[in-house]
Amino acid sequence: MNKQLIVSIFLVIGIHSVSAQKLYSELINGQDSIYNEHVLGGSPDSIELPVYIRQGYVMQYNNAYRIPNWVAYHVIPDYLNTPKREKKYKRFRTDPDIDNPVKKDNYTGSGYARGHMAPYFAMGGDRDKNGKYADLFDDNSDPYDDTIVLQANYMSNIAPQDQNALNGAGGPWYALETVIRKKLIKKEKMDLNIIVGTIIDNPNELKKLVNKRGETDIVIPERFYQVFIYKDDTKDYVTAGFLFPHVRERYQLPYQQLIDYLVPVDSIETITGLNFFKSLENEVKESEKSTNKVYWKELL
DNA sequence: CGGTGGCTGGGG
DNA sequence: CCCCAGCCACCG
Repeated sequence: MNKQLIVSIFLVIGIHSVSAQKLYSELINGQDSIYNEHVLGGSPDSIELPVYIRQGYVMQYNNAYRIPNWVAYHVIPDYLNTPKREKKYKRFRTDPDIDNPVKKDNYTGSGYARGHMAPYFAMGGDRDKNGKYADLFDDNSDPYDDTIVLQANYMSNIAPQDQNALNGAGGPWYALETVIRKKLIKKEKMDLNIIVGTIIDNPNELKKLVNKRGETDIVIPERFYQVFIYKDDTKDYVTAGFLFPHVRERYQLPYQQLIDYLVPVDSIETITGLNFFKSLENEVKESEKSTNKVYWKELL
């Protein structure tokens, strides 16, 4: 028996027989506090579905579509202290916790970009509060914080996105992430909880990624969304939602301004069947999960 | 893993 | 005005 075979058997028995997905009721040893940090107000799913718990984000993954359904993450100014996206921090990685995991080269030549759901820029910080950070060039670098950054680049945290008309420079997804990073977090020093997700409008007519070897079973979302919740200066919760069509050319975009993609969280709940921040409903400003357009116009 | 290149809004 | 940052792609 060669070494590789032995390793393979070990992987099958040792890892893949135990799912890394967990129900909330199964969480132990501080995993529940990580969960509650990211999934503020409780799971948006109406029934308890298994999720992947990562220090930097919590993900509900769709094994059939091979993309996340939703990814929740909490972000504060310190979390923007992410290493530059170069060398080992640049590489997309196969998620070791997922059966039949998506690999980096599944996307190669498809015409679609590997789009982060939980963004790379929000996966930094001194999470274990030991004074050290993830840093390739620092001998004092922290393995715990390092792992969080590397998990941002797991291919499970990725969905096909058009670079020109969505997540690249000039696209509305990129524009929103830039506002989050530069304005909301860095300048306004907000404490934000965000849930991003994929929308499949026609399950009977799935659009699948085609790479140079042919069609894959990775589903291309027809729309994407992001919903936000944070406390304003009167300590009321404020929410907002953004809904993006997944078009291939910039001229196909319905709006030019980011503010025009702003929608009430309720409308995204209707589309997705999810219920965001449900235990905080009574504390949300104006006692409804409705976007305050005036408020957000000043922020964007 | 290193290197190159495209894109574009914002900043010096 | 150019250059850079932060999204990425692709190649050897």
